[in-house]
Amino acid sequence: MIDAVTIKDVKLQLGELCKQKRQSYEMSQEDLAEALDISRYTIQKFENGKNATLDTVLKIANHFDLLNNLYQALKDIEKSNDINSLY
Amino acid sequence: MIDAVTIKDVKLQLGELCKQKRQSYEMSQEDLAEALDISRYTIQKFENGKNATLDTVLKIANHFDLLNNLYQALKDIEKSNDINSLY
DNA sequence: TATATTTGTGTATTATAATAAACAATAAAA
DNA sequence: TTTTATTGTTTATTATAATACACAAATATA
Repeated sequence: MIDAVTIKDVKLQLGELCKQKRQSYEMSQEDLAEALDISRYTIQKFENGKNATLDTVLKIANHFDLLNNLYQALKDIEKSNDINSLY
Repeated sequence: MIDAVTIKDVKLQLGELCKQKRQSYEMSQEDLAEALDISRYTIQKFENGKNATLDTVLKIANHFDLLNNLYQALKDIEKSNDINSLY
C-alpha cells in the first residue's frame, strides 16, 4: 500500500507528460502554444504542475493524439461500474 | 475509422461518468458538492459537459478513488514514450 | 567566448470558472 | 393529488485561469 496519490501528484505528472511529449516532437513551449492558439505562459504553468482548465488540458492531449485513449478509458470506467451494479 | 473524438465529447463523457459514479453512491449533487467543499453549481456544470478546472475534476476523481488509476495511466503513457525513443 | 534559443518570472489586464442565493421545473415519495 | 427532494437555471459577485508584454536566467549553438 504505497498509495495516496494526491491531486498535486497528478498535476505534476500531467505537466511532466506534456513536457516529455512536447520535447519528443522537438517543440518549444512557444511552438506548442502557437499550435494550440494559447499563450506560452499557460503551457509554462501547466508543465510546472499549476492548476489549469479542462479545455487547456484537452487541447494539449488532443495535439498529442491522446484524446481517443482518454475517451476510451472513461468509457471503460463507466462500463466497469455497470458490471458491478449487476452483482 | 469511426474516430475523431472531440474535446467536447470528452467533457460530456467526464460529466456522464461523474453523474454515474455519484448516483452509484446514492449522492445528490448537493451531497457531492458538500463532501468536496465546492458549490453545487460547479458540479452541475461539470456533469453537463461545461468547462472546469483541473482541481475540480481531480477532486471529483479523488472522491471516487480514481486518482491512482489516472496517475498510473499517465505514467504508462510516459513510459511508452520512453520505449519508442529507444527504436 | 559570444550569440541565439528556450525557459522561468513578474506585472497588469481580461476572460471566465467558482461561488452564493433564489426560484422554477422535474421527479420521487407520502 | 399534495409534499419533498433533486435538478436545472438565472443573476450578481468573487476568485483565479488566461492573456500580453517585458525581461532575467538558463541552455544550446555558432
